[in-house]
Amino acid sequence: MIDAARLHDIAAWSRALEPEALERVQTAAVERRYPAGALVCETGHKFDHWMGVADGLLKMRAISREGKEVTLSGVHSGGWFGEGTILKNELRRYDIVAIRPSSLAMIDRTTFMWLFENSGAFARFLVVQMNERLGHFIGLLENDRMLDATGRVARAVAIMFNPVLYPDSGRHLDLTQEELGLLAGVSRPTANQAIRQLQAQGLLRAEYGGITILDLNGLKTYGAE
DNA sequence: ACATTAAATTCGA
DNA sequence: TCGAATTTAATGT
Repeated sequence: MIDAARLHDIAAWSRALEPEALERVQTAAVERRYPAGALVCETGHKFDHWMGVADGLLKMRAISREGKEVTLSGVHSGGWFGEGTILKNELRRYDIVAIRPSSLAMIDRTTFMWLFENSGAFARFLVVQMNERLGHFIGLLENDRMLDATGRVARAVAIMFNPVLYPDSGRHLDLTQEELGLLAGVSRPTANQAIRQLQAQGLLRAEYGGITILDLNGLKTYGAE
């Protein structure tokens, strides 16, 4: 159970819900903390919850057969994920790992499905979110082919501040250059150079253990045209 | 890969 | 409980 005020803070989508739907969400939702490095859910396991990051930062990662680790995507405060797995009722395809101490809200599958089928507001939210993700994945393909390392880092940062996927996120992100490199698919030194270059162009500010976004649109369109 | 710097932790008062 | 010393983590080249 999560009270109304808390839910309002951590789940922007809940603000549009009908009263009955909102009440179900409040009753069903639970919040849990994870320490840095914790494995929130593991590939191949069944984990029947839709999850939102109340606070902190997670990453999705896959591990190849040879044991090589690939970071696929980062999720930070305000982001909700896992709907794909729930809708298809399948096993998790990726690990979810806490990059730093995080607090997660969870909604069980039954409640999720009820919302999907009975709340117009919720269904609309899902369509918008999934469409946003689709655009983001298409952008990633473009990324690999057309952007240099700096462009990839810029894109990785911009994705983390997508206002649809991460509403109410501030301008600041606690993320080391090493993690950013993993996220962007470049080495740590390359990420470092990219960050300095982006900083020199006034798009963001580098800090110890984090970055602050100064020009989101500039990051999003970096390297385009 | 190495040097530098920031932060976190330990330890002694 | 404070601050200096040490260790660890992140950054810069």
